[in-house]
Amino acid sequence: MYEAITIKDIAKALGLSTSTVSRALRGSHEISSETKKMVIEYAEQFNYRPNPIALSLKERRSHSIGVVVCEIANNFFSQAINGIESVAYNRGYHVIISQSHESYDREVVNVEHLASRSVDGLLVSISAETDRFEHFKNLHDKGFPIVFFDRITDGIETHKVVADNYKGGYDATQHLIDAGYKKIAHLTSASHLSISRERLEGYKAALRDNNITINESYIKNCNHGGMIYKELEDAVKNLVNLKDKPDAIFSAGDRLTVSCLAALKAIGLKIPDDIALVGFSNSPLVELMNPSLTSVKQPAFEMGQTATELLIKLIESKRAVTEFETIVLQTEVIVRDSSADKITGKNNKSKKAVS
Amino acid sequence: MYEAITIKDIAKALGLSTSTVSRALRGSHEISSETKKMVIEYAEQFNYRPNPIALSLKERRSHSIGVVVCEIANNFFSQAINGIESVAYNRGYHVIISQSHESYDREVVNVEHLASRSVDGLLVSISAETDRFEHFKNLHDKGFPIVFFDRITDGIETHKVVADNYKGGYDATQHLIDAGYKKIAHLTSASHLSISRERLEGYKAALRDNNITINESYIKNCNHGGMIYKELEDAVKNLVNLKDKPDAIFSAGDRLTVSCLAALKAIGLKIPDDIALVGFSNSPLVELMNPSLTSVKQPAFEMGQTATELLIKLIESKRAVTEFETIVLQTEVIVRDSSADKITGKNNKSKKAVS
DNA sequence: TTTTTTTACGCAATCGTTGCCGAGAACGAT
DNA sequence: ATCGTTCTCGGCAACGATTGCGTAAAAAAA
Repeated sequence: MYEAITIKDIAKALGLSTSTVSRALRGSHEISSETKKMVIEYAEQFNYRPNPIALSLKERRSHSIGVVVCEIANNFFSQAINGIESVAYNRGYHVIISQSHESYDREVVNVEHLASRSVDGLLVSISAETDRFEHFKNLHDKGFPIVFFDRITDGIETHKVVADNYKGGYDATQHLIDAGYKKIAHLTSASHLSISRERLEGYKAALRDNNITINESYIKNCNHGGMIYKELEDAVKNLVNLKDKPDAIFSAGDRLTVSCLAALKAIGLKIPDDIALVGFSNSPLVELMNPSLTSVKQPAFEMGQTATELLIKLIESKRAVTEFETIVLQTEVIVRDSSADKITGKNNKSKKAVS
Repeated sequence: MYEAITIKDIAKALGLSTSTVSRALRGSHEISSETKKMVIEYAEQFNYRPNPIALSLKERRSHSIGVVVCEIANNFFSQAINGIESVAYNRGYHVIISQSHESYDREVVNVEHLASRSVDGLLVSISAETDRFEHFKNLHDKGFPIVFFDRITDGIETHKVVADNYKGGYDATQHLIDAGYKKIAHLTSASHLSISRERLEGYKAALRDNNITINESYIKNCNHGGMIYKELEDAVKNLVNLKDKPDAIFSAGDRLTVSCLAALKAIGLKIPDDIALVGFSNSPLVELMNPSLTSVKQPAFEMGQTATELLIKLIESKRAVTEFETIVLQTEVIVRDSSADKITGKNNKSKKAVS
């Protein structure tokens, strides 16, 4: 089938040894300029490309990095991947993407598959189901480069890149309070995820700072991050059936937010008249929704870029790295109609809260 | 840094030769059961994994397939990739994704990068800018396995998987006609793309079958497939500023449809009262839009699966394949509010047109 | 002319794995 | 006792590219 030209073919055709050809191609000074010219011209004519697999074997690195996210059909992650790709390609790395679909088992399999497949490093956002980290720890302890982004764990000491989830949660909640809402529920993902914890803390802090009592029955976890619609639907129904019904929901995730809107509409509630909604989302489509959704936007592209730069720094470092950093990027609340002022019914976009 | 255990390490530790270890691990009959047992136990204890790069070099294949699409932040493609992944994974192949961002140059670079990077085959949906195909032809002529999906070209004889774009275009247009619209405009991508051509033909056929004259000024091409908002905005403005303004738009692409909705809203038109809208889209979010969008949905996941199965068949075929097939999958029109009946103002979802 | 230096290239090992060939031992058949 | 067979296993080569080392021939220095 498909056969590429090798250094051997060139050597044979030109009556040289492979080492001479190799050195000529790399422009070594110990090859005469005539020979060099001859080799280079022949190589160009036959479109010679060094076999990257042979190089990988020799250099013990594959110039590729693995990405493990829950799903690419999520604007936050596809934007982050664009950031990853932009840096990786410029630095000569390939990107291999795999999806955990929020499943612990698939995450483990993917991580082991990628590592044994000799990627030089891993970029990971932990799945919603994952609450053990041996599969990362094993690799990390052996010196395998890993950088976590978005969803991280304290259990492993390495570079991390996150959004300021605390502030995002705080700002979103404060915005709802400013718009006149007091009974604010919080719909979030698995409680052990870093993003859930931090956004929840921001939410609670904003309530406290405004002397609003925290109502634990207003806080709902969806352990599958919205991958199972029924789980989310139950949580939403549970909220709107409470005796003391909330007048607003702050949801902490792209999929969660959109599904929540769908569930509220299915129930027949008017937004924001019956219940307001603010969510984390990176989809440009929330602008076009009915109503348009107030959302906390994360710098996904930058997060991907930063994480990739850190990973490549780890990979290319000569000695083992022991000093790790955690980079925090800022979020932005974009005010739209789903959280219009409870009294005036208007949203004040000029008051766009930038955190 | 990170060092994995090799067959040599096992051989040394056990006082055997590498070939014996290799055979023991593969369960060869010519190794005594005691030796086998010893080797296998040692390998398991130290978590031996064959080095896939060495295997690739030896077997002259990488067990990975390359995917070239315009962008993954598009539901059609992320769903297709899920389909690709599901099949590839089960068959022991890795998936390497790259994005052309609708640019011809980036597509060429990606294709060459992937091919030289020794992927065993390529799954391609052509970029909107691409109107030359040498970069595929060169590879294909050398026997390199390529399968096209969604956006294909007649220029290259290989397996292809597409949606029934003609029927999708026909059904969407017929649906608008049935709902009482007569002045139907068509917003589409670059005219040389197969999907544009086929959807346009379906559109024209439906008009003809209903004795509606085709108005060429109602047909607008966006050569960048909606990647450049200005281009699309100009096309929409041009349409609504026509003397004989259209009363409906049929748009032929995910990004085009959503941007069109945004543009119409920005202009201040009411949908469907001022102008109706039907588009191709695979986003579940169009259900939640204002208004909810009638859309033609493609079997993206199945398309990815089918294309991958065909590609793996090509890759694993012993002799050169000369018989190629083109598989056509069916589309589905999902009726929502953006194309509500012109007279009654209601959408008749029960009349859900299934093509 | 002889010695030293420089130039220009080849040999062989290496990365991890497997295929092929052959060696040595044990065993039964003649 | 001799031969052929079977069972186990080791050695070598190869996949494609790079690289340290060695060396022949040419050039320069003595």
